[in-house]
Amino acid sequence: MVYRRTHQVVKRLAARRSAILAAAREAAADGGMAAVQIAPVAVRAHVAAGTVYRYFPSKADLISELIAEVSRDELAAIRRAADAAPGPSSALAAAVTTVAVHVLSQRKLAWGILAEPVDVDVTASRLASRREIAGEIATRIDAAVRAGHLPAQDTALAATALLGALHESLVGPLAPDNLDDPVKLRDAVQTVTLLALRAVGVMDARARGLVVQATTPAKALVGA
Amino acid sequence: MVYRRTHQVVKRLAARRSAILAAAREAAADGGMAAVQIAPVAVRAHVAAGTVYRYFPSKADLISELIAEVSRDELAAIRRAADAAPGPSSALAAAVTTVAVHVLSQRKLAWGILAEPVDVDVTASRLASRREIAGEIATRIDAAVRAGHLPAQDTALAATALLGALHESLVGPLAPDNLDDPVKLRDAVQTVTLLALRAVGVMDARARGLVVQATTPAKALVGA
DNA sequence: AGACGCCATGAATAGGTGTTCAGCTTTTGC
DNA sequence: GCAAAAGCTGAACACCTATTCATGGCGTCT
Repeated sequence: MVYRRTHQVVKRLAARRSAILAAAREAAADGGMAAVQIAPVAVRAHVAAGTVYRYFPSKADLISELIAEVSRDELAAIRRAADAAPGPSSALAAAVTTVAVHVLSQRKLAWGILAEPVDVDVTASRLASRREIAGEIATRIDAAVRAGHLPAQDTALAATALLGALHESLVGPLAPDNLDDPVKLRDAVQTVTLLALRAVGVMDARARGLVVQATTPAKALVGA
Repeated sequence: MVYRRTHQVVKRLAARRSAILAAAREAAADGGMAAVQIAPVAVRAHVAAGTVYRYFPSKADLISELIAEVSRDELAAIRRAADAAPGPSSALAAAVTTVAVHVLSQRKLAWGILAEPVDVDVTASRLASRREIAGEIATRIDAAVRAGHLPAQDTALAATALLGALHESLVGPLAPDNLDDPVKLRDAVQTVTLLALRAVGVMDARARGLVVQATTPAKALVGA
Protein backbone atom coordinates (compact mmCIF):
# COMPACT_ATOMS: atom_id res chain seq x y z
CA MET A 1 0.00 0.00 0.00
CA VAL A 2 1.55 3.21 -1.16
CA TYR A 3 0.34 6.12 0.82
CA ARG A 4 0.53 9.32 -1.15
CA ARG A 5 -0.05 12.86 -0.01
CA THR A 6 -3.11 14.41 -1.57
CA HIS A 7 -2.62 17.83 -3.06
CA GLN A 8 -4.90 19.18 -0.39
CA VAL A 9 -2.75 17.70 2.33
CA VAL A 10 0.42 19.04 0.80
CA LYS A 11 -1.13 22.45 0.82
CA ARG A 12 -2.23 22.13 4.41
CA LEU A 13 1.24 21.05 5.47
CA ALA A 14 2.81 23.96 3.66
CA ALA A 15 0.31 26.34 5.20
CA ARG A 16 1.11 25.05 8.63
CA ARG A 17 4.79 25.43 8.09
CA SER A 18 4.26 29.01 6.99
CA ALA A 19 2.01 29.62 9.95
CA ILE A 20 4.71 28.47 12.32
CA LEU A 21 7.31 30.64 10.65
CA ALA A 22 4.93 33.57 10.62
CA ALA A 23 4.21 33.03 14.29
CA ALA A 24 7.91 33.04 15.01
CA ARG A 25 8.32 36.22 13.04
CA GLU A 26 5.49 37.90 14.89
CA ALA A 27 6.91 36.83 18.19
CA ALA A 28 10.30 38.22 17.24
CA ALA A 29 8.86 41.47 15.96
CA ASP A 30 6.94 41.70 19.16
CA GLY A 31 9.36 40.77 21.87
CA GLY A 32 12.65 40.10 20.16
CA MET A 33 14.31 36.73 19.78
CA ALA A 34 13.85 36.06 23.46
CA ALA A 35 10.13 35.73 22.73
CA VAL A 36 10.72 33.07 20.12
CA GLN A 37 10.19 30.06 22.33
CA ILE A 38 8.70 26.87 21.11
CA ALA A 39 5.62 26.79 23.32
CA PRO A 40 4.49 30.38 22.74
CA VAL A 41 5.18 30.16 19.02
CA ALA A 42 3.15 26.96 18.86
CA VAL A 43 0.25 28.70 20.57
CA ARG A 44 0.43 31.60 18.13
CA ALA A 45 0.41 29.18 15.23
CA HIS A 46 -2.48 27.19 16.74
CA VAL A 47 -0.55 23.95 16.97
CA ALA A 48 0.93 21.92 19.78
CA ALA A 49 4.55 22.24 20.80
CA GLY A 50 5.39 18.84 19.43
CA THR A 51 4.02 19.77 16.04
CA VAL A 52 6.69 22.41 15.60
CA TYR A 53 9.18 19.57 15.56
CA ARG A 54 7.43 17.92 12.66
CA TYR A 55 8.36 20.95 10.59
CA PHE A 56 11.65 22.06 12.06
CA PRO A 57 14.27 19.71 13.44
CA SER A 58 15.17 22.12 16.20
CA LYS A 59 14.66 25.61 17.47
CA ALA A 60 17.94 26.57 15.87
CA ASP A 61 16.58 25.53 12.49
CA LEU A 62 13.38 27.45 13.02
CA ILE A 63 15.23 30.63 13.88
CA SER A 64 17.69 30.10 11.08
CA GLU A 65 14.87 29.94 8.58
CA LEU A 66 13.32 32.99 10.13
CA ILE A 67 16.56 34.87 9.70
CA ALA A 68 16.91 33.66 6.13
CA GLU A 69 13.38 34.71 5.28
CA VAL A 70 13.70 38.20 6.68
CA SER A 71 17.05 38.47 5.00
CA ARG A 72 15.59 37.54 1.62
CA ASP A 73 12.90 40.18 1.94
CA GLU A 74 15.46 42.74 2.93
CA LEU A 75 17.74 41.93 0.04
CA ALA A 76 14.89 42.14 -2.45
CA ALA A 77 13.88 45.54 -1.13
CA ILE A 78 17.42 46.83 -1.40
CA ARG A 79 17.76 45.61 -4.97
CA ARG A 80 14.44 47.08 -5.96
CA ALA A 81 15.34 50.47 -4.56
CA ALA A 82 18.83 50.50 -6.00
CA ASP A 83 17.80 49.31 -9.44
CA ALA A 84 15.23 52.08 -9.65
CA ALA A 85 17.90 54.73 -9.12
CA PRO A 86 19.26 56.71 -12.09
CA GLY A 87 22.96 56.05 -11.50
CA PRO A 88 25.50 54.15 -9.41
CA SER A 89 25.81 56.78 -6.72
CA SER A 90 22.08 57.19 -6.44
CA ALA A 91 21.74 53.45 -6.32
CA LEU A 92 24.15 53.25 -3.42
CA ALA A 93 22.32 56.02 -1.62
CA ALA A 94 19.02 54.27 -2.25
CA ALA A 95 20.39 50.98 -0.96
CA VAL A 96 21.67 52.54 2.23
CA THR A 97 18.46 54.44 2.79
CA THR A 98 16.45 51.29 2.29
CA VAL A 99 18.42 49.45 4.91
CA ALA A 100 18.02 52.32 7.31
CA VAL A 101 14.29 52.62 6.79
CA HIS A 102 13.74 48.91 7.06
CA VAL A 103 15.60 48.34 10.27
CA LEU A 104 13.88 51.34 11.78
CA SER A 105 10.41 50.21 10.85
CA GLN A 106 10.94 46.84 12.50
CA ARG A 107 13.44 47.60 15.18
CA LYS A 108 12.87 44.66 17.47
CA LEU A 109 12.88 42.22 14.62
CA ALA A 110 16.01 43.74 13.13
CA TRP A 111 17.80 43.64 16.44
CA GLY A 112 16.75 40.06 16.91
CA ILE A 113 17.93 39.04 13.47
CA LEU A 114 21.18 40.90 13.75
CA ALA A 115 22.57 40.78 17.18
CA GLU A 116 20.26 39.86 20.00
CA PRO A 117 21.59 37.09 22.18
CA VAL A 118 19.88 33.78 21.45
CA ASP A 119 20.17 30.60 23.44
CA VAL A 120 20.81 28.47 20.39
CA ASP A 121 23.54 28.71 17.82
CA VAL A 122 22.40 30.74 14.83
CA THR A 123 25.74 32.21 13.90
CA ALA A 124 25.74 30.45 10.56
CA SER A 125 22.50 31.93 9.33
CA ARG A 126 23.33 35.31 10.77
CA LEU A 127 26.59 35.15 8.94
CA ALA A 128 24.85 34.23 5.70
CA SER A 129 22.35 36.99 6.16
CA ARG A 130 25.04 39.57 6.69
CA ARG A 131 27.03 38.24 3.79
CA GLU A 132 24.12 38.64 1.42
CA ILE A 133 23.28 42.17 2.45
CA ALA A 134 26.88 43.27 2.72
CA GLY A 135 27.60 41.70 -0.64
CA GLU A 136 24.85 43.69 -2.24
CA ILE A 137 26.08 46.93 -0.73
CA ALA A 138 29.62 46.08 -1.76
CA THR A 139 28.44 45.58 -5.32
CA ARG A 140 26.82 48.97 -5.32
CA ILE A 141 29.91 50.64 -3.92
CA ASP A 142 31.95 48.88 -6.54
CA ALA A 143 29.72 50.16 -9.31
CA ALA A 144 30.14 53.71 -8.06
CA VAL A 145 33.90 53.25 -7.87
CA ARG A 146 34.04 51.94 -11.41
CA ALA A 147 31.94 54.86 -12.56
CA GLY A 148 34.64 57.09 -11.15
CA HIS A 149 32.40 58.56 -8.49
CA LEU A 150 34.33 57.12 -5.59
CA PRO A 151 37.98 56.47 -4.78
CA ALA A 152 39.22 52.91 -5.09
CA GLN A 153 38.85 50.96 -1.84
CA ASP A 154 38.24 47.66 -0.13
CA THR A 155 34.56 47.49 -0.96
CA ALA A 156 33.82 44.43 1.15
CA LEU A 157 35.26 46.03 4.26
CA ALA A 158 33.54 49.29 3.47
CA ALA A 159 30.18 47.58 3.05
CA THR A 160 30.58 45.79 6.36
CA ALA A 161 31.51 49.00 8.08
CA LEU A 162 28.53 50.81 6.63
CA LEU A 163 26.12 48.17 7.84
CA GLY A 164 27.71 48.25 11.24
CA ALA A 165 27.27 51.99 11.38
CA LEU A 166 23.63 51.79 10.32
CA HIS A 167 22.73 49.05 12.72
CA GLU A 168 24.51 50.38 15.73
CA SER A 169 23.21 53.89 15.34
CA LEU A 170 19.64 52.96 14.50
CA VAL A 171 18.79 49.81 16.41
CA GLY A 172 21.72 49.35 18.75
CA PRO A 173 21.47 50.05 22.44
CA LEU A 174 22.58 53.64 21.94
CA ALA A 175 20.05 54.38 19.25
CA PRO A 176 18.07 57.53 19.90
CA ASP A 177 14.84 56.65 21.64
CA ASN A 178 12.54 59.21 20.11
CA LEU A 179 12.45 57.64 16.68
CA ASP A 180 8.71 57.16 16.86
CA ASP A 181 8.35 60.77 15.83
CA PRO A 182 8.32 60.63 12.00
CA VAL A 183 10.33 63.81 11.65
CA LYS A 184 13.09 62.62 13.96
CA LEU A 185 13.06 59.32 12.20
CA ARG A 186 13.56 60.92 8.81
CA ASP A 187 16.32 63.07 10.21
CA ALA A 188 18.05 60.01 11.64
CA VAL A 189 17.81 58.19 8.33
CA GLN A 190 19.22 61.16 6.48
CA THR A 191 21.99 61.78 8.95
CA VAL A 192 23.14 58.21 8.90
CA THR A 193 22.89 57.91 5.14
CA LEU A 194 24.96 61.05 4.81
CA LEU A 195 27.60 59.60 7.11
CA ALA A 196 27.66 56.40 5.14
CA LEU A 197 28.05 58.09 1.79
CA ARG A 198 30.81 60.34 3.02
CA ALA A 199 32.53 57.35 4.56
CA VAL A 200 33.02 55.72 1.18
CA GLY A 201 34.27 58.97 -0.29
CA VAL A 202 31.32 60.92 -1.62
CA MET A 203 32.00 64.63 -1.30
CA ASP A 204 29.96 66.36 1.34
CA ALA A 205 27.98 68.59 -1.00
CA ARG A 206 27.18 65.85 -3.46
CA ALA A 207 26.32 63.47 -0.64
CA ARG A 208 23.72 65.85 0.72
CA GLY A 209 22.03 65.97 -2.66
CA LEU A 210 21.99 62.21 -2.96
CA VAL A 211 20.53 61.84 0.50
CA VAL A 212 17.60 64.12 -0.26
CA GLN A 213 17.02 62.38 -3.55
CA ALA A 214 17.11 58.94 -1.94
CA THR A 215 14.79 59.92 0.86
CA THR A 216 12.03 61.02 -1.50
CA PRO A 217 10.93 57.58 -2.72
CA ALA A 218 11.14 56.30 0.82
CA LYS A 219 8.89 59.07 2.06
CA ALA A 220 5.87 56.86 2.52
CA LEU A 221 7.79 54.38 4.61
CA VAL A 222 9.35 57.10 6.66
CA GLY A 223 5.94 58.56 7.12
CA ALA A 224 6.83 62.18 6.46
CA MET B 1 33.31 41.11 71.36
CA VAL B 2 33.84 43.16 68.26
CA TYR B 3 35.34 41.22 65.45
CA ARG B 4 37.23 43.51 63.17
CA ARG B 5 38.91 42.84 59.86
CA THR B 6 42.63 43.01 60.14
CA HIS B 7 44.49 44.97 57.53
CA GLN B 8 45.94 41.74 56.30
CA VAL B 9 42.52 40.21 55.86
CA VAL B 10 41.20 43.23 54.05
CA LYS B 11 44.06 42.93 51.66
CA ARG B 12 43.49 39.24 51.15
CA LEU B 13 39.83 39.80 50.46
CA ALA B 14 40.59 42.49 47.94
CA ALA B 15 43.18 40.27 46.31
CA ARG B 16 40.70 37.45 46.05
CA ARG B 17 38.11 39.69 44.51
CA SER B 18 40.63 40.84 41.94
CA ALA B 19 41.66 37.29 41.31
CA ILE B 20 38.10 36.31 40.53
CA LEU B 21 37.64 39.25 38.22
CA ALA B 22 40.94 38.54 36.55
CA ALA B 23 39.97 34.92 36.13
CA ALA B 24 36.73 35.99 34.51
CA ARG B 25 38.62 38.31 32.22
CA GLU B 26 41.04 35.58 31.21
CA ALA B 27 38.21 33.21 30.57
CA ALA B 28 36.47 35.78 28.39
CA ALA B 29 39.62 36.65 26.50
CA ASP B 30 40.15 32.98 25.99
CA GLY B 31 36.80 31.58 25.05
CA GLY B 32 34.44 34.51 24.95
CA MET B 33 31.66 35.21 27.40
CA ALA B 34 30.40 31.69 27.00
CA ALA B 35 33.48 30.57 28.89
CA VAL B 36 32.69 32.79 31.82
CA GLN B 37 30.90 30.23 33.94
CA ILE B 38 31.00 30.23 37.68
CA ALA B 39 32.62 26.86 38.18
CA PRO B 40 35.47 27.29 35.67
CA VAL B 41 36.14 30.85 36.80
CA ALA B 42 36.29 29.65 40.38
CA VAL B 43 38.84 27.02 39.40
CA ARG B 44 40.95 29.60 37.60
CA ALA B 45 40.84 31.84 40.64
CA HIS B 46 41.69 28.94 42.98
CA VAL B 47 38.51 29.22 45.00
CA ALA B 48 35.33 27.21 45.32
CA ALA B 49 32.23 28.03 43.34
CA GLY B 50 30.42 29.20 46.44
CA THR B 51 33.17 31.66 47.22
CA VAL B 52 32.46 33.60 44.08
CA TYR B 53 29.11 34.44 45.62
CA ARG B 54 30.76 35.96 48.63
CA TYR B 55 32.21 38.59 46.31
CA PHE B 56 29.57 38.95 43.63
CA PRO B 57 25.85 38.62 44.29
CA SER B 58 25.30 36.91 40.97
CA LYS B 59 26.89 36.01 37.71
CA ALA B 60 25.28 39.05 36.17
CA ASP B 61 27.10 41.27 38.64
CA LEU B 62 30.39 39.55 37.98
CA ILE B 63 30.09 40.05 34.25
CA SER B 64 28.86 43.58 34.68
CA GLU B 65 31.95 44.45 36.65
CA LEU B 66 34.10 42.75 34.08
CA ILE B 67 32.53 44.86 31.37
CA ALA B 68 32.94 48.01 33.42
CA GLU B 69 36.59 47.23 34.09
CA VAL B 70 37.48 46.59 30.48
CA SER B 71 35.53 49.65 29.52
CA ARG B 72 37.48 51.81 31.95
CA ASP B 73 40.77 50.59 30.55
CA GLU B 74 39.58 51.25 27.05
CA LEU B 75 38.40 54.74 27.85
CA ALA B 76 41.69 55.60 29.52
CA ALA B 77 43.63 54.40 26.49
CA ILE B 78 41.50 56.46 24.15
CA ARG B 79 41.95 59.58 26.24
CA ARG B 80 45.68 59.08 26.50
CA ALA B 81 46.06 58.69 22.77
CA ALA B 82 43.80 61.59 21.92
CA ASP B 83 45.34 63.96 24.44
CA ALA B 84 48.77 63.28 23.04
CA ALA B 85 47.72 64.41 19.58
CA PRO B 86 48.64 67.89 18.33
CA GLY B 87 45.15 69.04 17.34
CA PRO B 88 41.46 68.17 17.40
CA SER B 89 41.46 66.29 14.11
CA SER B 90 44.55 64.34 15.03
CA ALA B 91 43.00 63.60 18.39
CA LEU B 92 39.92 62.19 16.72
CA ALA B 93 42.04 60.09 14.41
CA ALA B 94 44.08 58.87 17.36
CA ALA B 95 40.95 57.98 19.30
CA VAL B 96 39.51 56.00 16.44
CA THR B 97 42.77 54.22 15.77
CA THR B 98 43.07 53.33 19.43
CA VAL B 99 39.66 51.74 19.47
CA ALA B 100 40.46 49.81 16.33
CA VAL B 101 43.79 48.52 17.59
CA HIS B 102 42.37 47.58 20.96
CA VAL B 103 39.44 45.59 19.71
CA LEU B 104 41.68 43.83 17.26
CA SER B 105 44.28 42.88 19.81
CA GLN B 106 41.65 41.28 22.04
CA ARG B 107 39.02 40.21 19.61
CA LYS B 108 37.29 37.56 21.69
CA LEU B 109 37.18 39.78 24.72
CA ALA B 110 35.89 42.71 22.70
CA TRP B 111 33.22 40.58 21.09
CA GLY B 112 32.23 39.29 24.47
CA ILE B 113 32.01 42.72 26.01
CA LEU B 114 30.14 44.18 23.10
CA ALA B 115 27.73 41.74 21.64
CA GLU B 116 28.19 38.10 22.44
CA PRO B 117 25.08 36.39 23.72
CA VAL B 118 25.15 35.90 27.47
CA ASP B 119 22.70 33.90 29.51
CA VAL B 120 22.23 36.64 32.07
CA ASP B 121 21.09 40.18 31.61
CA VAL B 122 24.02 42.54 31.20
CA THR B 123 22.37 45.07 28.96
CA ALA B 124 22.72 47.80 31.53
CA SER B 125 26.47 47.56 31.84
CA ARG B 126 26.89 47.09 28.13
CA LEU B 127 24.86 50.20 27.61
CA ALA B 128 26.97 52.11 30.10
CA SER B 129 30.14 50.90 28.46
CA ARG B 130 29.00 52.00 25.05
CA ARG B 131 27.84 55.31 26.42
CA GLU B 132 31.21 56.07 27.91
CA ILE B 133 33.21 55.24 24.82
CA ALA B 134 30.74 56.85 22.44
CA GLY B 135 30.65 59.92 24.63
CA GLU B 136 34.39 60.27 24.44
CA ILE B 137 34.39 59.95 20.68
CA ALA B 138 31.52 62.40 20.44
CA THR B 139 33.52 64.88 22.47
CA ARG B 140 36.45 64.56 20.11
CA ILE B 141 34.25 65.01 17.07
CA ASP B 142 32.74 68.03 18.69
CA ALA B 143 36.14 69.56 19.29
CA ALA B 144 37.02 69.12 15.64
CA VAL B 145 33.73 70.68 14.61
CA ARG B 146 34.29 73.67 16.86
CA ALA B 147 37.78 74.05 15.46
CA GLY B 148 36.15 74.38 12.07
CA HIS B 149 37.69 71.19 10.73
CA LEU B 150 34.40 69.38 10.33
CA PRO B 151 30.87 70.33 9.30
CA ALA B 152 28.30 70.73 12.05
CA GLN B 153 26.51 67.48 12.81
CA ASP B 154 24.79 65.30 15.37
CA THR B 155 27.96 64.24 17.14
CA ALA B 156 26.32 61.66 19.38
CA LEU B 157 24.80 59.84 16.45
CA ALA B 158 28.02 60.12 14.49
CA ALA B 159 30.05 58.69 17.35
CA THR B 160 27.67 55.76 17.70
CA ALA B 161 27.82 55.10 13.99
CA LEU B 162 31.61 55.19 13.99
CA LEU B 163 31.83 52.67 16.78
CA GLY B 164 29.34 50.45 15.01
CA ALA B 165 31.43 50.59 11.87
CA LEU B 166 34.62 49.77 13.73
CA HIS B 167 33.16 46.90 15.68
CA GLU B 168 31.27 45.30 12.87
CA SER B 169 34.13 45.45 10.43
CA LEU B 170 36.84 44.38 12.84
CA VAL B 171 35.29 41.91 15.27
CA GLY B 172 31.89 41.22 13.79
CA PRO B 173 31.08 37.98 12.04
CA LEU B 174 32.09 39.40 8.67
CA ALA B 175 35.45 40.63 9.89
CA PRO B 176 38.29 39.52 7.66
CA ASP B 177 39.81 36.37 9.05
CA ASN B 178 43.42 36.94 8.16
CA LEU B 179 44.00 39.67 10.71
CA ASP B 180 46.71 37.70 12.43
CA ASP B 181 49.07 38.87 9.75
CA PRO B 182 50.43 42.16 11.13
CA VAL B 183 50.47 43.82 7.73
CA LYS B 184 46.85 42.95 6.98
CA LEU B 185 45.98 44.07 10.45
CA ARG B 186 47.57 47.45 9.98
CA ASP B 187 45.85 47.83 6.64
CA ALA B 188 42.51 47.03 8.18
CA VAL B 189 43.04 49.55 10.95
CA GLN B 190 44.00 52.21 8.44
CA THR B 191 41.17 51.45 6.07
CA VAL B 192 38.58 51.60 8.78
CA THR B 193 40.02 54.71 10.34
CA LEU B 194 39.97 56.36 6.95
CA LEU B 195 36.33 55.45 6.49
CA ALA B 196 35.49 56.79 9.92
CA LEU B 197 37.21 60.10 9.38
CA ARG B 198 35.62 60.61 6.01
CA ALA B 199 32.24 59.72 7.48
CA VAL B 200 32.31 62.68 9.82
CA GLY B 201 33.39 64.97 7.02
CA VAL B 202 37.16 64.97 6.82
CA MET B 203 38.26 65.49 3.23
CA ASP B 204 39.75 62.43 1.64
CA ALA B 205 43.25 63.79 1.16
CA ARG B 206 43.50 65.23 4.66
CA ALA B 207 42.01 62.05 6.12
CA ARG B 208 44.72 59.94 4.56
CA GLY B 209 47.37 62.10 6.17
CA LEU B 210 45.74 61.88 9.58
CA VAL B 211 45.47 58.14 9.31
CA VAL B 212 49.17 57.67 8.67
CA GLN B 213 50.01 60.06 11.46
CA ALA B 214 47.72 58.28 13.90
CA THR B 215 49.01 54.86 13.00
CA THR B 216 52.60 55.73 13.81
CA PRO B 217 52.32 55.87 17.62
CA ALA B 218 50.22 52.72 17.51
CA LYS B 219 52.87 50.90 15.53
CA ALA B 220 54.09 48.82 18.41
CA LEU B 221 50.62 47.59 19.20
CA VAL B 222 49.89 46.87 15.60
CA GLY B 223 53.14 45.03 15.44
CA ALA B 224 54.37 46.48 12.17
C1' DA C 1 -16.23 -0.14 4.95
C1' DG C 2 -12.01 -1.71 6.73
C1' DA C 3 -7.09 -1.50 7.52
C1' DC C 4 -3.06 0.90 7.62
C1' DG C 5 0.11 4.81 7.83
C1' DC C 6 0.92 9.62 8.57
C1' DC C 7 0.11 13.49 11.40
C1' DA C 8 -0.90 16.01 15.74
C1' DT C 9 -0.87 16.17 20.61
C1' DG C 10 0.96 17.80 25.13
C1' DA C 11 2.52 15.86 29.30
C1' DA C 12 6.73 14.00 30.77
C1' DT C 13 11.70 14.02 30.23
C1' DA C 14 16.41 15.65 29.97
C1' DG C 15 20.29 18.37 30.61
C1' DG C 16 23.02 21.95 32.01
C1' DT C 17 24.36 25.72 34.96
C1' DG C 18 23.42 29.38 38.40
C1' DT C 19 22.65 29.45 43.23
C1' DT C 20 22.20 27.88 48.04
C1' DC C 21 23.54 26.30 52.60
C1' DA C 22 24.98 23.16 56.42
C1' DG C 23 29.26 22.00 57.92
C1' DC C 24 34.22 22.98 58.27
C1' DT C 25 38.42 26.04 58.61
C1' DT C 26 40.65 30.23 59.62
C1' DT C 27 40.98 34.50 62.01
C1' DT C 28 40.00 37.52 65.89
C1' DG C 29 39.74 39.24 70.55
C1' DC C 30 40.61 38.31 75.27
C1' DG D 1 44.44 28.71 74.52
C1' DC D 2 39.70 29.25 73.74
C1' DA D 3 35.25 30.76 72.25
C1' DA D 4 32.99 33.45 68.79
C1' DA D 5 32.71 35.40 64.34
C1' DA D 6 33.68 35.44 59.61
C1' DG D 7 35.15 33.09 55.61
C1' DC D 8 35.33 29.03 52.64
C1' DT D 9 33.72 24.79 50.67
C1' DG D 10 31.39 21.85 47.17
C1' DA D 11 27.72 18.74 46.80
C1' DA D 12 22.90 19.17 46.33
C1' DC D 13 19.20 21.86 44.63
C1' DA D 14 16.29 24.60 41.58
C1' DC D 15 14.84 26.27 37.52
C1' DC D 16 13.82 26.67 32.89
C1' DT D 17 12.80 25.42 28.34
C1' DA D 18 14.05 22.46 24.30
C1' DT D 19 12.96 17.99 22.97
C1' DT D 20 10.79 13.38 23.03
C1' DC D 21 7.29 9.84 22.53
C1' DA D 22 3.19 7.04 23.66
C1' DT D 23 -1.34 7.85 22.36
C1' DG D 24 -5.26 9.10 19.62
C1' DG D 25 -7.26 10.95 15.36
C1' DC D 26 -7.50 11.66 10.54
C1' DG D 27 -6.62 10.79 5.65
C1' DT D 28 -5.63 7.35 2.12
C1' DC D 29 -5.95 3.24 -0.40
C1' DT D 30 -8.35 -1.36 -1.69
